[in-house]
Amino acid sequence: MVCARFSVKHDVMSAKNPEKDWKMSLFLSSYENRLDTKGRVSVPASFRASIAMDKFSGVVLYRSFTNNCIEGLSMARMEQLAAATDKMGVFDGALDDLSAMMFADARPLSFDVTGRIVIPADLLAHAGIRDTAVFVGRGNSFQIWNPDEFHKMQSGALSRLRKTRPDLKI
Amino acid sequence: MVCARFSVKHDVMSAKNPEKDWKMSLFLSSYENRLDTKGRVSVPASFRASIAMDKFSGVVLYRSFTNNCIEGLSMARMEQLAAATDKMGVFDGALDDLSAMMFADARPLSFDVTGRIVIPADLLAHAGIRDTAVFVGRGNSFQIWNPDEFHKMQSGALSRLRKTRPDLKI
DNA sequence: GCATAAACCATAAAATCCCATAAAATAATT
DNA sequence: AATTATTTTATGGGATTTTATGGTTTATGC
Repeated sequence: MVCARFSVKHDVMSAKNPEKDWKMSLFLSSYENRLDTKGRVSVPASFRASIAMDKFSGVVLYRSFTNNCIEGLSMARMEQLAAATDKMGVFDGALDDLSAMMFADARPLSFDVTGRIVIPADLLAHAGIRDTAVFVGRGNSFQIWNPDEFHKMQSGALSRLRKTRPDLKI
Repeated sequence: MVCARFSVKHDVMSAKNPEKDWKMSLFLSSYENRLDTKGRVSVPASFRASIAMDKFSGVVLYRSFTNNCIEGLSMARMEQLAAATDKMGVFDGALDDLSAMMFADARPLSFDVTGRIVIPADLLAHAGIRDTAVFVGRGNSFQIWNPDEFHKMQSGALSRLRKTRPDLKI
């Protein structure tokens, strides 16, 4: 009874920690965690919480197309993207290429008991990660960076923001 | 500077549970509160009341792009932002800088039982806050300042107003 | 059998909860 | 209007839990 097991798990968690149900939607903030000798690294607890109700207890990672970092999603979000690209139709060539690459490259990684994953070597290489990784919240998704690269990127973004002062219409 | 509470409170119907009888959706006034040895600081009660109906009992803080202070939002507003960036499309890079900063820098901080939060050290450093913080209402959002910096900024803003709007001179 | 990966335990640091108390604000009373 | 009582709010310290991280053992595949 696989389904029953999952729903029970969720119910227990909600009953015990009802206030944390909000986190299910957004990945926020950034966390710097260490990889151990086996390559294990803890996914930040608040990120795990945002995936807690998902039937797949883990994340989906793939190489970023735009940056030297790793992109991360929940499985639910991945399915949502698949549905979205379906709707656009296979006639949008650019989108088709992107999603094709993304799905081909995607790696589902499940958490161990303490919430750790092992990031495949080629992904680590792509992001230049050796012994420390930064998990960066991006709202509906997240990224994993080499610490130095991340700080460089962030300060660049900040100085650009200070100049242009863009405003989001909400 | 501690201001009086809202006059609407005298409403007869509101006598029992005043905060919930009308929409206190705005952050108003300023409050100076102390940080204890653990870094805990009380979020002003009237600020808490304005997000009381929110499902997430807490606030979201991030470093201001423009000032040496901390910006504060409700989680509801943060989710609105996520929805706005979502509309731009998953592969659209136009809002990259903004969302990168906002989501990566955003700290969701939940209230403890008495309405306190612990502001992360790097945010405190950015605002130059040591043992006292000023919570400044800004309508839909708020800011947290070092007391001295805040008073300097405020008098600067006042003198600028006097120049541009001479008819407002006392 | 050997290498690899998964499950299992252990622990220090950090975050959170719980209780208590002082100060302030509001309501009630004279 | 002044005084007193009651509630709300701000602050403090200790106990408890969560989390990140490391090591050890057991299962698994080739």
